[in-house]
Amino acid sequence: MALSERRARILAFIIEDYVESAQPVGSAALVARHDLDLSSATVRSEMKALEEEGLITHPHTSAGRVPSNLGYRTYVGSLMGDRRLSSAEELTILHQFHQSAVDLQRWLSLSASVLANSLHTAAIATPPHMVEVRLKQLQLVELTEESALLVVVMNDAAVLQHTLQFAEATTQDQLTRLAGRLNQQLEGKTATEIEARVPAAAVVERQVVDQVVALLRSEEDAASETPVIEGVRELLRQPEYEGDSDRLLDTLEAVESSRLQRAIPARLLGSNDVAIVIGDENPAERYRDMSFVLSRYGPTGGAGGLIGLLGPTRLDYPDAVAHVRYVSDVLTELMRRFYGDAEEAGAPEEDQ
Amino acid sequence: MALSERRARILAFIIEDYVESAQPVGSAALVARHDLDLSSATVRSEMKALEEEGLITHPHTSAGRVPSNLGYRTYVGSLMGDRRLSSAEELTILHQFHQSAVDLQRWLSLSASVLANSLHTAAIATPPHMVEVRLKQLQLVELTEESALLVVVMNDAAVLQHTLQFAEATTQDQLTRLAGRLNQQLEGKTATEIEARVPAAAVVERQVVDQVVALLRSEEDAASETPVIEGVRELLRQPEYEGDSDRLLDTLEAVESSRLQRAIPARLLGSNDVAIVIGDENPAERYRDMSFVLSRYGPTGGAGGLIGLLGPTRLDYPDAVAHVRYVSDVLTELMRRFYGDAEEAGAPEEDQ
DNA sequence: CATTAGCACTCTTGCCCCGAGAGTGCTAAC
DNA sequence: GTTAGCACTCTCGGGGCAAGAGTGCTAATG
Repeated sequence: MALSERRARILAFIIEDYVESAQPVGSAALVARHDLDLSSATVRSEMKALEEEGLITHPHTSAGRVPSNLGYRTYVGSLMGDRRLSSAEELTILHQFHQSAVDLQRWLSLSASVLANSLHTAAIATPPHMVEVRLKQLQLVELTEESALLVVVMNDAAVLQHTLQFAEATTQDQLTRLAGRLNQQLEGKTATEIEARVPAAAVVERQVVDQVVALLRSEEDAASETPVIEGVRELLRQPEYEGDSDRLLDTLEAVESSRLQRAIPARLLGSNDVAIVIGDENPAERYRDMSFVLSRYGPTGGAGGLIGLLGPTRLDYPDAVAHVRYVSDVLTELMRRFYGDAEEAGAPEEDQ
Repeated sequence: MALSERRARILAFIIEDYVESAQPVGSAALVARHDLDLSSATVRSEMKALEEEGLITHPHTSAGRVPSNLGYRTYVGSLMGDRRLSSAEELTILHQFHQSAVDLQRWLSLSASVLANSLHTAAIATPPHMVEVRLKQLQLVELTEESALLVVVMNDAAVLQHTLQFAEATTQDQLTRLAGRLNQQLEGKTATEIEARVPAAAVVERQVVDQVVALLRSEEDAASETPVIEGVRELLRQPEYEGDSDRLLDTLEAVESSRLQRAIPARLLGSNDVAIVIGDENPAERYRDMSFVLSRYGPTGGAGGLIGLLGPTRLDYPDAVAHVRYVSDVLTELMRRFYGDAEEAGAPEEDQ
């Protein structure tokens, strides 16, 4: 199974050429492009061997070779070099972050944009997420006599809001006092802890508390977070979708639906390493011909989320990995700097 | 210019058939489908006349007829019947609203979804917007020793947030007192009124006030509001985009970019009537082959936004108008009911 | 005189066919 | 083991062709 030095080199060349051109690569073209000291015939026999090992395939008899998923996997696992961003590239990226406002939501979009534009494919960023969400502060603002806006700030700095309807008329004054009392009683508590409390007698109070619990729960539920997705158009411009509007729409649907998150392997949630999921390694059928290059971001132990690329399997993996790693590091550093480290809360602003 | 009864009927038939089939309609097919007491030859001569008036065209010599923009305009202006939703249709829609939470943002997505799914095209909804935005309440929550989250509630019930960095360490206690003092001084004021105040001596206070002003201004600026867009996939599935991935991507880009709003005629902002913009009636070149069916929603004089459909010019206009009108009415009614009438604030929750 | 049947004409569409080109796989020679 | 040579296969694009759809004109009709 271990590939000979030469065979491995040829596999790498095939993948790199194919990634660049999106065209099946033939033996003669390969020799010419890389000034190999081999004849095309030799390369052909090596290709045949590679094909027997399942690393590349043939679209049809007289076409060049195309990497298989296994081929990409081998390349990613041991063949590809460790591309690092040049300091110029790093600076260009960093510069954009420094120009942006101190706002995590903005950073997430920016991260996704940077990745999408660099790799010409789609990028995703999920908002940071804590395992244990606690109430930090709540606020009640009168809207009409019988309705009020409940604003809840959580310890991951998310701000959620909800409109409440009351059966009886209430004043801002009453609301302010109620909010003050509840803040004292509930601050720092989780949804479960709040629920364990003796239920309040007053109807209005119970309504508010129930809603606070519901909001905390929805924040705990990672699936409820809508990820930022950028570069869908870049993705669809890739030649794999040329003229095939069905596949295109399917992909679009997959990307639009947040079910996408479920396709992301759970093991990722631990470390900040870059993970690569190629084609059918993904459990979901829908993503059979797509690849993910993902990394967790956020201080270890603190609030964190996922960021990364999604594209056709024909991806420039070294470049993708380098970019995802760098952006993830930048994001982690920014969070640490501006929102405190693991112990002291974790993650900030978030919509919805 | 006034069309004869018969000629008008033929135009309407052509449009209706074309809307349904997306295929140029020929004279024989028209006669057959509508059991006309005319021969195809007669219809042909009528078609010729319609073509001379610029109401329909020919893709090529031996193809059927296709409505021109002018044709659609005439149809919409005087030919099409006044379709009303059946009570069953109304109930189906209403039901969905009643099942949703009392949350305007949710209502907007729901409205757009309902429209998109009913008409099989994309739908847009912009958040409600007041001309004069006033501060209702602000809140400061400590994040780290030197940063805090500013949460601002406005009189249109929008909640905006921003992270602040302080040069010196501050405690939650200090922040709470500052928030209390500022609430007293600034409540009910507009950005301009707040700016007219003597600037505060304390650095932290000035930072907070400046940010409050910035947030009020951004809320006043209608262009900054990101609209909800649903059904892009429905739109792209329309036969006009079949195989033409360039046009598809262009349209997608147009829809994605919020510049779309600028293409919406300003005259709409006054009344709650349904407006129809067909193809090149739209100033922006980009939308030359798209139509908009839009309506303002929200209590007259109060906060309001736009809701409606965007699709190919080949739209079922009667159906579109009926749906947009109904959904807009429902939305207006809900806002009136749950967020008070014009005098008493207007519009609620909003992200970002 | 509006309507209609009939017919020639036009243009698209799908299909087949063919030749060029690219690439393989085998074999025999080095 | 490597390579040159060559036959073979398959795709791709263009030309040609027949079918089909639809028009536009003309002449006949009530």
